[in-house]
Amino acid sequence: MELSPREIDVLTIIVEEYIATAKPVGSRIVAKKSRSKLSAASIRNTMADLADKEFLDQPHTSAGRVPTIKGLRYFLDTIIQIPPLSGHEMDAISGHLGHVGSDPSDIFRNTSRVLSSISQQACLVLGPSQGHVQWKHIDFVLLTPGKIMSILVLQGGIVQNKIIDVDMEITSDDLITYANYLNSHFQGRPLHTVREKIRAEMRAAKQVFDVLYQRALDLADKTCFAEAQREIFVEGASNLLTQPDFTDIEAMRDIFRLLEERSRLLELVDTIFDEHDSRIVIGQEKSWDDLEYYCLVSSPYTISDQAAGMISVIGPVRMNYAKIIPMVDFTAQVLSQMLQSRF
Amino acid sequence: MELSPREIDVLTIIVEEYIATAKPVGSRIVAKKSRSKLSAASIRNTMADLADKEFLDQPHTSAGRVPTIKGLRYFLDTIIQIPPLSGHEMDAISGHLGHVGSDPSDIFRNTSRVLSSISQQACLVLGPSQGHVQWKHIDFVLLTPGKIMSILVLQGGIVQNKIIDVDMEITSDDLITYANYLNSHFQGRPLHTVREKIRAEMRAAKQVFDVLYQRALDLADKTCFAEAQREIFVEGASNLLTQPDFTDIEAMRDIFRLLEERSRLLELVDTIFDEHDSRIVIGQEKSWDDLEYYCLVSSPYTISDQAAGMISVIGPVRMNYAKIIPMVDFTAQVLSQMLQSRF
DNA sequence: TTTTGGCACTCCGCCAAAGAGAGTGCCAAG
DNA sequence: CTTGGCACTCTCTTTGGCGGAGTGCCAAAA
Repeated sequence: MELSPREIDVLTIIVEEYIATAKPVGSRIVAKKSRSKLSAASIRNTMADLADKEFLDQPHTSAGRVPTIKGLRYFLDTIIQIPPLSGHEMDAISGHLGHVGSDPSDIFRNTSRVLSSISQQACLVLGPSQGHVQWKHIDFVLLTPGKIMSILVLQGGIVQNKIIDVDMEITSDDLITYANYLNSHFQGRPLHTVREKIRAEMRAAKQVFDVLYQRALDLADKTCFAEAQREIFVEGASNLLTQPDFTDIEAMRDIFRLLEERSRLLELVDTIFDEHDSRIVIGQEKSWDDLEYYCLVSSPYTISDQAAGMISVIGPVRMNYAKIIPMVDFTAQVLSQMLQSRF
Repeated sequence: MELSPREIDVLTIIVEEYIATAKPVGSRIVAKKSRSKLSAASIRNTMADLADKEFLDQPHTSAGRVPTIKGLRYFLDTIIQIPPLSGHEMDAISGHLGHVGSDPSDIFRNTSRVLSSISQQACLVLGPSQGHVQWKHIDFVLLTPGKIMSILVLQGGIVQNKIIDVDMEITSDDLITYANYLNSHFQGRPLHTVREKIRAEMRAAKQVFDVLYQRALDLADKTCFAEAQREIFVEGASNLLTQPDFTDIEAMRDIFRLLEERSRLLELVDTIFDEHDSRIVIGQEKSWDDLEYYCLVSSPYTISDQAAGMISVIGPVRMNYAKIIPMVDFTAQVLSQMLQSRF
């Protein structure tokens, strides 16, 4: 739908004012803020038009106007202008991101923490999908008879471990043989090709009745396909309690519950990650009841130029997009650079 | 300080009533609940006495009485009677604790989740101190030249990994040699004796100028003493938002911030863990400002009959102790049993 | 000496009424 | 098309009044 320049002007002011104050915006204020020297009465006409088109809403007769989700969406999609971050802000982000040990989990957790603190919202970081990261080393440890711990180290120091129950007798020496075999075959290959290869070789191994290979492949298979527990780092949830407009305790509780429930969170974030151009998602649009009045601003980060994961800021729909969007983007950028040097 | 039987009776009723309703308790109600057939007027006298002794407080003239921290403490220390859990409740706990994979982190996280959900409060579980757990296996992986990942597997499947920077050239084969040496020496020994031995041998190795051993020991040392990041699992924070008496948003924010700040949390929990008989700690008593109106109910769990870690319920001072205390105790007990079979 | 009923007093919470303030919609004049 | 004016609506805050809950104290009863 097309809007006239004047309508755009009015909508912009209302959105910005609403974001700043959380209160309905009246025609007087718009008239004052606008550089077009129109009177409040004229503005009222335009506002009425916008209300007809469902870009604005009125909490009640004789209150000011509030942008609807539709209005907000239009603002975000076609009128918002995102100013660059100040050098100071950029320094703050890259400075804090740098000072951290080299354990991958620490890096992601720290990123989440920094972004949440600088945006004053909650932040969540989706750990890297491991498909295209190189296999470095696998190792098996016999914990007790029948219980094996597998440890898979990927490039950059990502570690995955899993406890596997087996019903046959396997000795420590067997395990070393298996590990050697697997490492010599798979070292340096991206994990997704390793997966394919494992499946292919398992079929082949069945035919040649080679027990050793079969078992080794079986263990590797169980280890490699355990990606289900892809990590997700949530930080800064307490910032949400700072919002002045949290009148609705129910909504608040819903969102805290959501942030605790990793599995559902993963599901949501995955949805967003797959749809490439949905950088900003409003709860209502997706009919996610538990974050009806909340919004996610996301940006993917890369490992070796491939989108590997995502960082998101989560906060009330009424958030300062002009600040937050570039913050998220820049943080993703810095993170990608940091990861570049490690993978 | 000694209280007369009547005072104890009155205090008990006021505490229980206050816990149940969160409202100041008046003399009429106490008179009605008490089985001693005293009139409200007599109760008032006793209440005035208790107020003089600072066991009770009055929000304002002509309101009922509310127990002070001192009163609550007296109640908890000397008059509370803890009923056993019902079989139903016990089944609920042990049932949910059982259904979980065998990864140690999963077990602790799940424990935290179950207890938080059943107590309807936040719960935190301090991971096991690893000193007396057996060394199973160490392994080193060369990530990039100069960057080594060490992986230490302890009994029961506890894994610790750490990235170590070294400034000399080390090959993969060297690392295997180191690992073999270390494993043959330390396998099966409790970690704290390993630590002592490492330090002792490092001194010895210096004297004999044995470079291989020195390096191996150095790596082992860096790995073993990285216990700083002892884990802590927080779950169910959102339950705190359910409390009817959360009027003070500031306090709420404080506590959520605390729950996010692992390092400070660890510090607190450690303090409690060390003082053995402080099962119930009230924020105010320790002058922990950020949980002034909150309370921790804790119980240690054991691995091989040694106190290894602790589980705590955290909630408002006004919590149902008669239910929560046995829940925490029982959960700790079940957890200890579960761990017994794995260590 | 302890217990009790009675009574005056205090303070809170709730409700209704009143008034101020903000903002709209519409109309007629510019 | 724009503007000032005006009546109207709705919310929010203040105010005063009133009932209820509870206390503290006292004098009489046990």
